[in-house]
Amino acid sequence: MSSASSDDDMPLARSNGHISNAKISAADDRALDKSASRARPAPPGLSIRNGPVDDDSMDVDAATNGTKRKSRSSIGKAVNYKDDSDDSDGAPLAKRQKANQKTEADSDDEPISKKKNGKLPPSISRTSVVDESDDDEPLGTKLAQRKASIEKSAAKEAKALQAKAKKATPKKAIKDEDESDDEPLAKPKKRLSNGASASANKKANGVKKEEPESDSDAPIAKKAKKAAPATKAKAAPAKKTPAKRGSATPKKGKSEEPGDGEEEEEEYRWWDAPKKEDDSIKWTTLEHNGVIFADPYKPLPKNVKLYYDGKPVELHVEAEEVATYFGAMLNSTHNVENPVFQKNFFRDFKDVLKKTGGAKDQNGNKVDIKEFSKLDFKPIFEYYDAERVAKKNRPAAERKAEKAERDAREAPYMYCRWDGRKEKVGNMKVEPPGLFRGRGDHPKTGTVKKRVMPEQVTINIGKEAKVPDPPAGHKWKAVQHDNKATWLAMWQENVNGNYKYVMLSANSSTKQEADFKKFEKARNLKKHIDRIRKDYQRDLKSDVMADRQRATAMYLIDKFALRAGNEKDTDNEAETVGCCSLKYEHVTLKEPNTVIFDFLGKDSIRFYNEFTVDRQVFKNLKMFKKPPKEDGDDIFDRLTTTQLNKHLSSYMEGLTAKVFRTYNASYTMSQLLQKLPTDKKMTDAEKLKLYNDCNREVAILCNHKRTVGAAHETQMEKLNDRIKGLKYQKWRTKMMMIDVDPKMKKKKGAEYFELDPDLDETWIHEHQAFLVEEERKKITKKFEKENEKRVAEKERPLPEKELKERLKVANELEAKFKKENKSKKVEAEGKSPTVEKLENSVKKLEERIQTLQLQSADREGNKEVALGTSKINYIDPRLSVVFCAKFNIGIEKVFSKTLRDKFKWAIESVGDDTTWEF
DNA sequence: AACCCTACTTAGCATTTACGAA
DNA sequence: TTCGTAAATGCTAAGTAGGGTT
Repeated sequence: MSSASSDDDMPLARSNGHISNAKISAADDRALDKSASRARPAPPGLSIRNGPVDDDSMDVDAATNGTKRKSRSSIGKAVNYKDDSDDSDGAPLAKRQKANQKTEADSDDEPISKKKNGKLPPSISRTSVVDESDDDEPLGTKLAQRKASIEKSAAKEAKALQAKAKKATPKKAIKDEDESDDEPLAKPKKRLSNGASASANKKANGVKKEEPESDSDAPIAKKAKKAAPATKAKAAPAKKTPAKRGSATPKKGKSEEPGDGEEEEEEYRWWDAPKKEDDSIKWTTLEHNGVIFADPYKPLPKNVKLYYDGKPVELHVEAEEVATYFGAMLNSTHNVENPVFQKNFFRDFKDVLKKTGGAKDQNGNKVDIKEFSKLDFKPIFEYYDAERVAKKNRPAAERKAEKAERDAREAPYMYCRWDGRKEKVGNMKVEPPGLFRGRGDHPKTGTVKKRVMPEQVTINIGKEAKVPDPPAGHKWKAVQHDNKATWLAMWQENVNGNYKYVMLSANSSTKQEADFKKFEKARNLKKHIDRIRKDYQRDLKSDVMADRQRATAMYLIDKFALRAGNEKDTDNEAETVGCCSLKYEHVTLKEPNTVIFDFLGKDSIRFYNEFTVDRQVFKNLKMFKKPPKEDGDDIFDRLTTTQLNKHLSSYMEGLTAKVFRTYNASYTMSQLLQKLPTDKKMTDAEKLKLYNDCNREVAILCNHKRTVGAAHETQMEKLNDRIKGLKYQKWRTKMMMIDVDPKMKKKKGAEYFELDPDLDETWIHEHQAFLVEEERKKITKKFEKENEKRVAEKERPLPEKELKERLKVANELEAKFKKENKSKKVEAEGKSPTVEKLENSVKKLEERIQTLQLQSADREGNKEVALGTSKINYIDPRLSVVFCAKFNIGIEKVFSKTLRDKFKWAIESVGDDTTWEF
């Protein structure tokens, strides 16, 4: 082994600290084995738990890496300005970080660390995670267990697919035939296996489109055809409900377009259209009206001022505007109390001040603003806040009128004409100026995001189209006619120099089509996955370090759905990582084969997981961490995402790391859905729960989190109290039966009348008091309201006596409860109560209880898992359509309006066909 | 290979709207 | 009907990924 030092190596992947040897000798491998002979490895793939972390690993580095430009400074420093006091006291903050923060970030809309959720400084996370881990464990473990079986089926399936492919080579015919019937010009270019044709149309825009070649199921319209067979298939275009589906071709003139009549638009069903010759060309004609700019700044009224050192100051309007950016967001303590945010803001604020002649006091004397802490934005905040409240409380009619006016103003920008079709624009508004809110500990958070001027905006539009007029007195930066691009307008933002694009919305044909292709590509991976897996298993032992690293990375991406992990500019962005950019301190190894990942991923969301892995993977990671590597060094020092993706694309055209996430998410979902009990007779709520459970597993796989709101705990309690209340009511109702017919006790058995174990006497007393109180409140409120009305109508208000009289009802209720408690009997309520009626109410109550309990469980499970992201981006929507068909539940229960639009292609192409498979 | 440029998807939180219980 | 909450939508930041250039 010997030559362990790095200098004798070949060119480095990244020159950042320590590098591993290019080659691995057999002795190197053996050495790793020896050191870890004890203990039998657990079977791979089991997630052990989602547990705590201790600080150690994370803040060490500091000293070590001055090496390159990778200032890792922030790692040790952490964001928690607000919390650093606790840091030192080490007090048992114990228990839920969320809660803590809540209290700490007092009243603010979002706790500081929330967002950093994972990202908390280690000192806090240690305490905080403790109890969470318990929660998460079962889910994680379950998921991991299923994973093994899921993978097995994947391999089986892949083999089957390949076998099938061998037998029947030309497969995609179905569609082509069908289509050329319908569509004279359909001349779909056939293409052979991978790669071959790629280069041809590739260069165009660098967009190299993958073109899913899912043979057997390429034509999305296939099923539809089947349903409405042969001939012309001009059946009614499917209406909103997925129930009936049929036509493959849209009916002329019969527009789905609701409303404004003026223009009947025919829906474009791209999935029925012939395949494009060259899909790097996105359009041939494109018309639009440009973008909407932010409203100009409206100066504050004279009496609202920024204060400095206790005194109001005069500002140039430009400086005032910047001050309002800060003032308006005072409620977001999370930002406003962040020292980096303050620092960046203050720097920029001082710049405008300097540029605009500084601040003056009431007498026109210069005020030198040099300390942030002396600035007081409260008056500004209060002004905006009041305005906001006022706006909300305006009469409905007024609000409506305003909305109508706004809509009318925006209407021209809402849609564009894309190849002659009307398509919705996604974000036609240029982002307004403000303060940049970077996530995690972004070094530039708080920086002023400047107003975008037309001079910065480039317009992309068809050659023949009329170029939209820029606002009066302004010009566009440029106008171009690039039909390989899908954007209508673009500008560069000043904070990070990022490009911002105006594009079509998710329900437009281009986006839908792109979405479809994404999922087809992922489905296509099914055919290659077993070979890929076999190969990387083999390469885990390669003696070429680069290959071994690549294989290991592939393993992680495949099994744990890690993101690719492109390199980032560490000086100017928050420090987050993905697979290829994992660092020494993000991976902790526990013999014999447990790996603990702890790092901040996209959006600074924490990824914390303990996994058991193949022994070889464990050994490799150990090797990649071998001294002299230390904190701050890359684990995969001979691997970049580019290399990885290049390798992947050798298996399948267009295959990249991110496809694995789509594939694994959709595949997992499909497996889970298939396992669902088919037993019918479920209520919609129960079906939905099943669906959401599957969805949740996928979300967990993808580590999609959300912050549990300050309110969660309270809401949960409330909900549970409501459930208990209903249970109590149920019990009372049952007792009434005995009152009506004493024989019931015998008939139903004593058990029937037992009190739910959830309820105890103390609680009941409390609850009764609560009910009485509620009743009082209700009565009082009603009384007051009536009086108000009388006053308004110039009548004499009702006397207090009347209120007292009315409150007697509540008193009676109280007395009744007392009596019940004493006698252990409940008098039947209502007029002419019968056992039957009572039984009915019991049934009703039981139903309500069940619904609420489901809801409660669902919500608790979802507490910090965000289902939406995977539903929107990762789970093939056709799976959901099939689920709904199979379980006979409306698609609208699962997809919101926007999602139904976005996934229109899926809904219409699958219809009620339950045989579609991912 | 490293860098920059470009363009597109994915992501969580904020704000608005819809909806269900009272 | 009204109110308060949950769901839907809006917003924009933060990723991935590919190409070109040096």
